[in-house]
Amino acid sequence: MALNVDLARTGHRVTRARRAVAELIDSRSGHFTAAELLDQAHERRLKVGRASVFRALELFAELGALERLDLPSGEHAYVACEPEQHHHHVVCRACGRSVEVEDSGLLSVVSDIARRTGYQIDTHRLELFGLCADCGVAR
Amino acid sequence: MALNVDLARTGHRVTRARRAVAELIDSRSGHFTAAELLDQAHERRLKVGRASVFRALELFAELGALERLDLPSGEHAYVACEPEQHHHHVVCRACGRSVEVEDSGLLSVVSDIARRTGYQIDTHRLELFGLCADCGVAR
DNA sequence: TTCTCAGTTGATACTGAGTATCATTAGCCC
DNA sequence: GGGCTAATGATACTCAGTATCAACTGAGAA
Repeated sequence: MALNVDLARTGHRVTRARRAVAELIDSRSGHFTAAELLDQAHERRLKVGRASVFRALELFAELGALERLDLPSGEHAYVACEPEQHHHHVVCRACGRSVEVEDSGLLSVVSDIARRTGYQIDTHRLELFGLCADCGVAR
Repeated sequence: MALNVDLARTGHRVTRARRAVAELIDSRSGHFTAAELLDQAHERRLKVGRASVFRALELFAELGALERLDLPSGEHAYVACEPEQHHHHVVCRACGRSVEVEDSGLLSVVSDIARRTGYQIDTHRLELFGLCADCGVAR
């Protein structure tokens, strides 16, 4: 599977269900919801139980190969990503494609906020939505 | 109602249900979920229908007096806030209290990301989680 | 004050996401 | 191949949020 996840190394079994979910994810370019994945699995007549799809998504997210997004609509979605470092996603609201960006100047913004508010900040989440270069031109 | 929302001015009726929801929100200091509000309404024996609570939350969010948060757990929550300007929330994961922060250096980070990725970014959401000064000390 | 009517309510039923259960299956290591 | 145990998947369930719609009520007009 191209999805960047090494199950064996992390002590998880490589099963049919997990392989199927990873393949479905690989075949997509943008973000996707669990429902979309389930539909797609059904179309392709893959034998994967509903619960197993949710379990695989949860596992992949835990291993950092997938990140969970909250779309502005309130829906939960996922994007495949590199597990190594902390980063954020820029999501195209037209085609759904997303790009990873590293933290760039954000860390100093966060520590500035920590200093000003007295909070000890341990998690942050930045999500950016807009139009990618292609969709922006096409309008 | 102390909640910063002027229904009359925006052409909405001031109804019993909306007043009740606003009062429930005023009585809380931190963020809250719709479910918590519903429970609280029930405890206080307020006559507010389930649907009306959701509708009031939606309306207040639309008017900017409330902001919707996505907690790291995946739950949807709300915080009361000042409707005037764009801002972000720093949420304490122990007591739930939240503080608003203005955009500070974030705008330049966002435009930097836009330049580097070629995306035309029109929405962003920054959520910060950690421990507030009190809860940080108490540990 | 009363009238009027559109905006709003709330009871109910529904949808759809995600989870718990548990007997069965199948990876993985020996 | 055998055995242990993680994982599966069918099913049923919970719970958030929404659609429906008859009944109600807030607010301006008379």
